[in-house]
Amino acid sequence: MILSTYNKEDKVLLAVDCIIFGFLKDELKILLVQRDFEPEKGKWSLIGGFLKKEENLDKAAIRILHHLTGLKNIYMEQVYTFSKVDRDPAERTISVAYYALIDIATHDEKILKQNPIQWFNLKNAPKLIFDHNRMVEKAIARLRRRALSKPIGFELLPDKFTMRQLQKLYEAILDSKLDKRNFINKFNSFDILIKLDEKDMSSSKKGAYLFKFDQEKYNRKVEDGFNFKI
Amino acid sequence: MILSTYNKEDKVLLAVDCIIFGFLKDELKILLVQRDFEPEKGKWSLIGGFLKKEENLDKAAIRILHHLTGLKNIYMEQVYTFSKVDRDPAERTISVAYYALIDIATHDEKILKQNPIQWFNLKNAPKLIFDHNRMVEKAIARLRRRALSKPIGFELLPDKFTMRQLQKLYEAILDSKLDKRNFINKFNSFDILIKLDEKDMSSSKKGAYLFKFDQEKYNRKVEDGFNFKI
DNA sequence: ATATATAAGTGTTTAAAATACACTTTTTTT
DNA sequence: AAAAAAAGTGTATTTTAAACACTTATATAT
Repeated sequence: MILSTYNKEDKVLLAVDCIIFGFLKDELKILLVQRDFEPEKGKWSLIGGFLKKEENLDKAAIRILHHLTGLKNIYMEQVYTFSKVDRDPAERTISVAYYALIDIATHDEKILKQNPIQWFNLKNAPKLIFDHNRMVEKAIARLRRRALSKPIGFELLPDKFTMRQLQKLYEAILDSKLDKRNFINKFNSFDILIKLDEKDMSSSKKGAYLFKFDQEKYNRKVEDGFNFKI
Repeated sequence: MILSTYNKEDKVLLAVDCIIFGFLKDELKILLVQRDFEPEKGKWSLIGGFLKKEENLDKAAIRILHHLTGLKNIYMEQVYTFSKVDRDPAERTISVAYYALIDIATHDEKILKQNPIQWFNLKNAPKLIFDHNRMVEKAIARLRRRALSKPIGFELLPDKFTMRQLQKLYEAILDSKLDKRNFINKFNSFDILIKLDEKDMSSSKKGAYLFKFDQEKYNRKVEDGFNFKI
């Protein structure tokens, strides 16, 4: 903001691309769309759209996610703005990447009605158009950091979950094995989970107790200076 | 990128605003400019400019910083993109914030010839225009996190510095007192500093040994898996 | 020349946190 | 009744972080 008028400045297209993470059967997943227009028609792409004059970027990200998946009230966070001059061969476009966290188990039907979008395991997702693979890498790095210092993992899990599911989620996010006893001990020391009487019987004969995240207790603890740190 | 043509999409002005940090006399400082055009003429502002069609954002940030300070080869990092609809009352403008780290002691003369820019102590900087204060907050948070995991602090110090200066820098960035012995012990355990025979006599009768950051050694150690962690 | 003032420099002890590690319980299936 | 499969549970060890106080060097004042 140096010039005395903005009139002669270049204007650009501003896109929002969403890296949508999900978690199912011990695997981190990503939601992709098959592009149905040129350039790069038919290739796999992040879900994206353009910022409109009357909305801010957060709103645009929410709108774009909702438009393609039907989902609302989804955790999203801005990651980075990508601006290589020729990143989109059709026209100069700057793109702001947002990541979103979705509990697939709860929302899957809704999503899969929509086409042509599809979940891929993060580890064997296809090559994406433009710089979208770089966007995904940045988003993973951000998700990883965030998961260590905020309880955002719960956004990826159903309301009720077993300790083993929670552990597998963190293993998937951090891409490393964790010790069962140490993990449970640490999480219990936070004292932000509610143990239910209910058991999940789907993964063993014995059954595993279900837990809920106690959002209010967490909020109170944070106010009192509690610092979530895996 | 959902529509079959980009033609009807809104275009916007894309600004870059720079949060320029410096360090002098045990204090973190920020470089501000007095705005010489409307709106908000005469108020203090971050140094900024608009993205041009033929450059990416990193290049724009470098150009804008260089234009107002004459400095090149400065450490910069993108922080966040601000997009509130009415953030600039003159016209819809989205702004990408970058922070920069400057060694004031070495570059000060060059900078201060330029006008009307001025260093302020971070702690008593004036109120800024638009959402620039929020930008500064975000940049400080980022600088703090970064300084804990990367040796970027050296960007703010002269080539040669004393251990006390280094400690005071970290105290300023983290906004907390550190124990002299623990700090030195930890830093020495990293083994990335070169102790010179030279002493700085400006702050005591005894004099304090000067050190240099060993960039090559640091790079080698990082390749071998070393992880800088304050 | 002696005393004083000022910052530099230096290790050890204690506390806290992270890590490593293995057996028992429950229940279904054979 | 035995086998199989996942759930559940506690302690000892190692590593890291934190707390802590005196000696050294030298310029300046007396």
